[in-house]
Amino acid sequence: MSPPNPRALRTRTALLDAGFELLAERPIDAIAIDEVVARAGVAKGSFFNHFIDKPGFANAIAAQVRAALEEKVSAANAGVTDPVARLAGGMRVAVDFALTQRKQAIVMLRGLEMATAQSHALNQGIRADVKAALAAGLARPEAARSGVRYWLGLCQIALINVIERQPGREEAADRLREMLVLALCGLGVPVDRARDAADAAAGVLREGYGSTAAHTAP
Amino acid sequence: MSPPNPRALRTRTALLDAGFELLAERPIDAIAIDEVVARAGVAKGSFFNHFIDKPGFANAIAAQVRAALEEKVSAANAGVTDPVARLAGGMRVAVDFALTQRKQAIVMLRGLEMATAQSHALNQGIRADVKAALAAGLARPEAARSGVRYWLGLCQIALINVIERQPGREEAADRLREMLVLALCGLGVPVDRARDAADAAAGVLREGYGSTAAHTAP
DNA sequence: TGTACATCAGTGAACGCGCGTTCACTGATGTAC
DNA sequence: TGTACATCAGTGAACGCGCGTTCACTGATGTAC
Repeated sequence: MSPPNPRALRTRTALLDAGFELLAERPIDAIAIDEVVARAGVAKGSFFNHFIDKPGFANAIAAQVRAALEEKVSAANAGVTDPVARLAGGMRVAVDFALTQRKQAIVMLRGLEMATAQSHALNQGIRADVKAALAAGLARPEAARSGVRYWLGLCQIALINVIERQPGREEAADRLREMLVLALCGLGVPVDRARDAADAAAGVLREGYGSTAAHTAP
Repeated sequence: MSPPNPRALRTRTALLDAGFELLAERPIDAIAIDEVVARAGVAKGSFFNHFIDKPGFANAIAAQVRAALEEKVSAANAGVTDPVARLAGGMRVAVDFALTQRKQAIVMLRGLEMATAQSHALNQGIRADVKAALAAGLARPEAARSGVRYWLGLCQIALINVIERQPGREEAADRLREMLVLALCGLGVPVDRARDAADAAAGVLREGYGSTAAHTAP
């Protein structure tokens, strides 16, 4: 709201960080505000200086995490024009996110808003890429209406998979490669080209490019 | 536990039914036991005659719903041997479930245990079908390890999609057809055969075969 | 079939505590002159 | 730079109620003879 008074910003951040850590462990309803403020090292009353109520708090955290992922995806795809590479890159980023920012990925999935309406930005990107693939003759007609849903579902399952079993980078890269081959072939990408794109994405994931060693807080 | 005394069974059922209806509206933490017993027309104390605690109650409902879907799937696939038809049939049943037993589908998704570990029975079935498809040369090698995950993700998104937007039978059948074409082609089924199987499944869904007009309770 | 007794399920009032929210007060930060 | 005042954030005790769980009692069902 108001221009960020540094003291206020510190406690606000402390509260968000604490809430984030707790949300990575259990759903919001199982978290007491007492726990949040204790972890943040702040008085209970301060909580309501910064957030109208508990749901408001949860939303603020969710928004933060969503923004983090969106930024990663668009950064990774900046400058890439080939739609097949962009789609593969998006899924790779999702898997990398789950791998290196585990807690954020968990929190993101809690507000399962991801499902179909992966709130706008990411959804839009995928839509554009599918369209481009169609225009380039790299997708079958069925993808025109159902391609985005199809792709979102697969990104989601790839993400969940990394979170549940906790594979190392190697194994995660193998699985990503396979999933991408199936996923791209389903869209209508010729199998050779699908394998190339999958190999490339898996390779990047294996390297771990610039993935910072996951500071715990967002 | 004990052989089902008819009076006891009546109140137990009333409680489960009431809980089910409420769970279709909001998550378990947002439901008070007072609401459940009020809706069931039963004294609060009776609740604890039948269930150890609130989580126990939620589990009982979840188990009931899961069983309902499992039964539907295995009934639909009984006698079908072609793995492609079986896979398509499974997804069709899931969509039909969401269409005609909306509340049950919602409750099922709430306990998102579906995700990767679609608790056993269904998972097993898909695993066997993918294996059979591989053996018949109808799936690409990448499907050996990743095929089940791939298929589960797509079934899930198909289900969620029907729940969120609430399409009519016609539209749902169209979407199912498209999703199946993409999904089967991804697995490695030749495109013609995939289209045939998708058409067949969509046709069955369109007819609505024996889908009972959804009694609200499970 | 009828009576006596044991078991089992239903009842709702009472308990108590966890937890979200409020509020009066204190201390810090920022602004005016 | 220093002092006076206003605003803004932090504090933690207090409130109160919603809700899960318990319990002593009542009524129904089942069993023995």
